[in-house]
Amino acid sequence: MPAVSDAEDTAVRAKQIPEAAVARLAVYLRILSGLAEQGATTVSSEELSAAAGVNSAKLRKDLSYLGSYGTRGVGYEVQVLVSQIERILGLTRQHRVAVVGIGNLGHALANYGGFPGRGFPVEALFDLDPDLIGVPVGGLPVSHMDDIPRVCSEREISVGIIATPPTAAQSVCDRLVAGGVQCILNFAPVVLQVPAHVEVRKVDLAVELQILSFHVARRADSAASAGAAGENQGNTGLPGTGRPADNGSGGGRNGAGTDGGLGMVVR
Amino acid sequence: MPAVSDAEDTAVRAKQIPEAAVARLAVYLRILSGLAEQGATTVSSEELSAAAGVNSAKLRKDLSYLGSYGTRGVGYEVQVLVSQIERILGLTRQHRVAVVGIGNLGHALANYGGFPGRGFPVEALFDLDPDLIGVPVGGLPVSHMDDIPRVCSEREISVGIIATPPTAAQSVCDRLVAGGVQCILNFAPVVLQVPAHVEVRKVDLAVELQILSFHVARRADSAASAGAAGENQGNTGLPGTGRPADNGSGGGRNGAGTDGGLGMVVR
DNA sequence: TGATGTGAAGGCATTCACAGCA
DNA sequence: TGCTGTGAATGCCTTCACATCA
Repeated sequence: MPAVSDAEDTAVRAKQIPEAAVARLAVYLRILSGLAEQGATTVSSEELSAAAGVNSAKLRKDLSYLGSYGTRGVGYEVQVLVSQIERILGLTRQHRVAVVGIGNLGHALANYGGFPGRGFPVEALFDLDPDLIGVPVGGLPVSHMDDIPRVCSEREISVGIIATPPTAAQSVCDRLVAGGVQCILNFAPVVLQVPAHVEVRKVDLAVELQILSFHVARRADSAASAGAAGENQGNTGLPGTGRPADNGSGGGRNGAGTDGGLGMVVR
Repeated sequence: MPAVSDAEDTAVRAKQIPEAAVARLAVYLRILSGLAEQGATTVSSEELSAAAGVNSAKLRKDLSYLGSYGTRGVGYEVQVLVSQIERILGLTRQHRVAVVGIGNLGHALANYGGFPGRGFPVEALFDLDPDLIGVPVGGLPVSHMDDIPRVCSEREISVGIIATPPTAAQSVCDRLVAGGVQCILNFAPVVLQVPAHVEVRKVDLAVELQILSFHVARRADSAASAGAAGENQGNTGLPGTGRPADNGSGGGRNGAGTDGGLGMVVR
């Protein structure tokens, strides 16, 4: 059997990597970059996993999806891991980013100007506000939302970040898609409708807070019922549950509905 | 057997709700609030699930963790569901919030002034910058970070949001914990060390973008190997994978390492 | 010897399919 | 009849434990 091509190899591996592992690989990558800057050349699974807040078995399994790049008895070469993770995550190409909705959040994103590990240069900004059009933010002038399709297409934008109020989100999304954008990061609390070839991820602060609230409430409740009336019926209190456990951050597509969210333009 | 108390009941149920379901409940809650505002009194699992972007079986299972509050052949009463979800998520109490790091992101959070569904009033702001101390942001004056423990304790803050640069995050976290904060929402790309009774969730934009990048790369790669050289060896290309599928947003604790992240103070 | 890499086992979460009830 | 509620089945992810190899 002939050796598979590089593209095929990457594709085959990538297919099999669990979604959850992908998220962690991105985390490992940041840590590894840090280690590299500090001059480290090798790491053990133990060290790396500790820094990432996972156990070492999980880390090794995650890395094994990349291939076998470690040395038994020694550890991993930092540079090798960095390259391999970047390859799998597709960070070898540039992903030009557009930010839509230049409120406070949009400002933060625009000023950021390229995300860690690079590969995500911000190359277009959009808003509705006439006072904002043309004004440079983070060195880049703001364009009007009506121009999203044209500008995105011209500048070959592949990632769109929606930081608008929820009511505007779907229409912004449609225009981004029309402009050829392939990925959308959505801060508006709305479920976006997109064609099959477009990938969406959502960040919802209200949901995050509510999840935290749940855990606190649960703890308070079980403490209450454990410590309260003597009628312990065996399945409640539980001794100190110990660590909060490695919570997979919730996610998936999200809620249409009431206004509100971080996307609003605050001025 | 005697009827269990309300607190016990909530505690017992809460224990059993899968983490993933909790995240979705928060989403349903937002949609339901929207429906309520529009005057709807009942919903079917079909409608609600469509709005939330999940299938109806999952929705029904999620709601069943609350108890049986639907009417067969009819659907759910919107108000009832709202109350029940709020109860389970612990949204009946107020969770006072402190925001640390008043950069762009911090501004956005501060101006938000209370998150959807309420229950999360922002009651303290902190930064290091002398020019910012005392300046009101969103109607609330900024305090110095050194005062975090005292102020948080005085104002009975239970939720801390870290929007600082990564280097400051752990020390901020320690002070929040000292101030009695129980939950932390961390925007800095660092793994925080906290005592067992403190709950942490992390939001990492760089990771989100990299996950998107992965999916695009994967698609491009498999397209390449499917359409390219004739040597199709049977397990690569795959016909159009169809929908991006309901991606559980990645998460868990995260990466220490290089500087960078959204937390920086941009001025 | 010491750390990686990985089958196998176990635990959650999702999906299915239908019983149960208004 | 129609929609909820839920056991059972399936599939995914994590954890364990040890074979493997520098």
